[in-house]
Amino acid sequence: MSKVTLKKIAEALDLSTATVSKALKDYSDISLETKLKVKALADSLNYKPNPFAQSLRNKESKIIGLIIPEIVHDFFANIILGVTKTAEKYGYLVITLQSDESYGVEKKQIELLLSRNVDGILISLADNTVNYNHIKEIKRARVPVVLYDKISKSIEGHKIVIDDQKAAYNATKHLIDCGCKRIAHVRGALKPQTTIDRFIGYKMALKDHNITFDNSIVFEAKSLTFEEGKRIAYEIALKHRDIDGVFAFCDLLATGVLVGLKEHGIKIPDDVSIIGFSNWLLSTVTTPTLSTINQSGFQMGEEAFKLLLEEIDDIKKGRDIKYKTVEIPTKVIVRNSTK
Amino acid sequence: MSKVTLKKIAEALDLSTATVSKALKDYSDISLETKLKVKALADSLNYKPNPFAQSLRNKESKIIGLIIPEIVHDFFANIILGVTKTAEKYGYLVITLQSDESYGVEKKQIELLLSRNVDGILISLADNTVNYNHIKEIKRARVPVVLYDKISKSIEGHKIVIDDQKAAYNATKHLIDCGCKRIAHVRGALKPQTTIDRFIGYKMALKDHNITFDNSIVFEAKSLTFEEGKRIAYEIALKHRDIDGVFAFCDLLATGVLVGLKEHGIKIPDDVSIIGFSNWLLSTVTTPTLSTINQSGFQMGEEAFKLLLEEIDDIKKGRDIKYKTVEIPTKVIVRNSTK
DNA sequence: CTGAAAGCGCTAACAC
DNA sequence: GTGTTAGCGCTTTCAG
Repeated sequence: MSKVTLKKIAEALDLSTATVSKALKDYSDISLETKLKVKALADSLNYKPNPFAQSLRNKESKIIGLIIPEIVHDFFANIILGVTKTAEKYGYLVITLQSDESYGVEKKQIELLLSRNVDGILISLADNTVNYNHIKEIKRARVPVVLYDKISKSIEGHKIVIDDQKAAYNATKHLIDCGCKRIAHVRGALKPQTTIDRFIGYKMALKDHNITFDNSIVFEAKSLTFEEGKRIAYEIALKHRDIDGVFAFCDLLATGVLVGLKEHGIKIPDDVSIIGFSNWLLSTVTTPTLSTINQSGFQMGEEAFKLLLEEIDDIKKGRDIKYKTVEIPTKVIVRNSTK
Repeated sequence: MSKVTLKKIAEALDLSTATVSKALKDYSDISLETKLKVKALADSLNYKPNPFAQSLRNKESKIIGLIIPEIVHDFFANIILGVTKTAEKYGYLVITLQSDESYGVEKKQIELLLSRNVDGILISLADNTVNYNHIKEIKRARVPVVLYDKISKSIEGHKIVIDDQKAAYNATKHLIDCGCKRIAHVRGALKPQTTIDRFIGYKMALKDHNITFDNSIVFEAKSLTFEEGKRIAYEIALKHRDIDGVFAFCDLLATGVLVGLKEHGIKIPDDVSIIGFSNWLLSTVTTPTLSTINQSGFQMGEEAFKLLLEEIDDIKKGRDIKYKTVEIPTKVIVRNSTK
C-alpha cells in the first residue's frame, strides 16, 4: 500500500493535481461537482497530504518549540500540558526541551529548534541566564518568541507572567490577617527575579500594616529543598522563638519548615502559621495541610501559546505588533497551616 | 538576510548544487580541495540545510512522537525527560502528547502523529484501552512503535516494562523482613495490569513466607488519591487493629494511609509499617519518611528511545527484527515508615 | 572528479 | 472551471 498522493487522485479522476488540490481546499473557482467527486475519492482512499511537501511549499512546520527549565516539577509540567493541549486545538504540535536551568543548554536548544524551522518558540529563562544574545538570535531569524514565567525586562516581545510581588504581598497579608505579628521570610537565592519580587512583596505587606521589617528573620535558602527548609526551621526554633508566621518561597521549603518546627514541639498553626508558594501536590498531604499560593501552570501555558499564535499570524499577515505582557492571576489557598 | 541555500553556495563557487551537497557530506568522490572550499564558505555563511526539503527527499522527519497518559506525574515526567534527552543525543526531537488516560484521545493522537509523518511512536497505553486497532494502524503505516510501562501482551513489538510482580513481591518481603505478620494490601482498580501484577506479587510473597492470604485485608482504592488512602486507613483503624503492615499500590495512597493511621494514634512504624510504590517526591517529606519502590522513569525513557531507534534503523536497512522486552530494574527504598 | 537532470508532493500564479 | 507551469531545497543516480 504505497502512499496516496494528489497525483494519484488526479490520474484516477483524469484531472490535474492543481484542480484536485484546490478542490480539497474548497477554492471558489472549482465546480461543486468536481469538488464532490474529488473529496469522495480522497476520503475513500484515506488521502492525507504529505506534511513534508506542505512545509517545504508553505514554509511552515506547524510545530513550535517549548523550552522548560525543569520538566519534573508540578508547575512546569502543567505548563507543558497547557501549551500542548492548546496547540493541538489550533493544529500545532509541540517539541518540548529541558534546559536544566542552564544558559549553555538553553542556547544550544534554541539553535536546535531554529535549525528545524519551528514556527515559534516559547521559553522560560534559566536562572543563570544573564545574556540575551540567544534570544536576539531567534528574533534575527524572524521566528516569533514568547517569554513565560521567568522573563527578562530587557527583552522586547510578548510575555506571560505572574505578579510575584502581588502574590507574595497577599501571602504575607494572609499571615497578618491571621494575627501574626512577627513574620519570617524564607527566600531563595539572591539573583533570580522571582526571589527578589517575592521578597519585595513581603516587605510591602509588612510596611502597609505597620510591621517593622527585620532583616534578621529573613532566611536565605541555599537550595530549594525539604532539608534546607528543615535546617532553617531548626534555626528558627533555637534562636527566634518569637516568630509566629513564616512565608516561604516555595512549598517544598515550607514543608521542610513545617516538619522542622513540629520536631521542636512548635504547634502549627497555633504557635506559628506557615504559607508556601506554588500549590504543589505535597502541600495537600502535610499535617496540617499547607496554605499556599496557587499559580495555574495550565493557564499560563494556554495563554503563552495563544500569544505566540497571535504573533505568528501577525507576522504572516505583515501586521505590525504591539507587544503585550499578560498576567496570570494567583490566589491564596487557605488550608490548615494558617489560622 | 534571506536564507542561504545549496544553490547560493554553488553559484558563489561556480559549482553545481550536487557537488556542494556531496562535499558537505564528505562523499569520497569529491576532491579534498573542493570540500575545503565548500565547507569554508558554508561555515562563514552559516549554512543550515532546510529540514523541510531534507524530510521530503529522505522521507524522514527526525521527529518521534511520545504519548503519555499523564504528564503531571513524577514518574511520567521523568520518562519524558529520559526520552527527550536521549533522542536529542541521537539527533531526534520529540513531540509529546497526553492521552488523559483515555482510549479515544489516544487513538486521535496516534492519527495526528501519523499524519505528521513522525519516524516512530512511543506509547504507554491508557488504563481503559482494551482494543488495539489503533496500534495496528501504526504498524500498517510501517511506522515503528515501542510500548513502555503500560503495555499489552497481545501486541507484537518491542516493549519496556518493570516487573510489577517482582517489585511488589520485594515490597511485601521487605515488610515481612521487618517482622510484619499481618500485612494488608491497598490495591488499585480491578482492571489495569499493573494493579493485577502488584496484587499477584503481594500474594506470592505471603505464600513463600507461609503467611495465609486473607482477602478481607485487601482494600480496593476507588481512586489513587490521598483522601482515599485516608479513608482506607480509618477502616483499618476501626476494624482491623491486628494489621501490622501495609503495602500500598502507590505513594499517594500510602501517604494517605500513613496520615490516616497516625490520626487514630497508630504509631508508624512501631505499630504498623507502611511501604508505597514509585518513589514520588512526597514520600521524602512525610513524617516518618515513606519506604517505597523506586522505578526509574528516566531510564525507562532512555531505553524506550533506544529500542525505537533500533527498530527505525532495522526497518531502514531492511533487516528483520526480533522483538525484545526490556525490563527496567526496581529497588526497595528503605526509609522510616518500615522498621 | 564534477554536473545535469529528475523528482520527493504540494501550491499558486497565470493562462486558457 | 480547469490545466500548465514553475518552483520550494535537497539528494542521488548516471553520464561525462
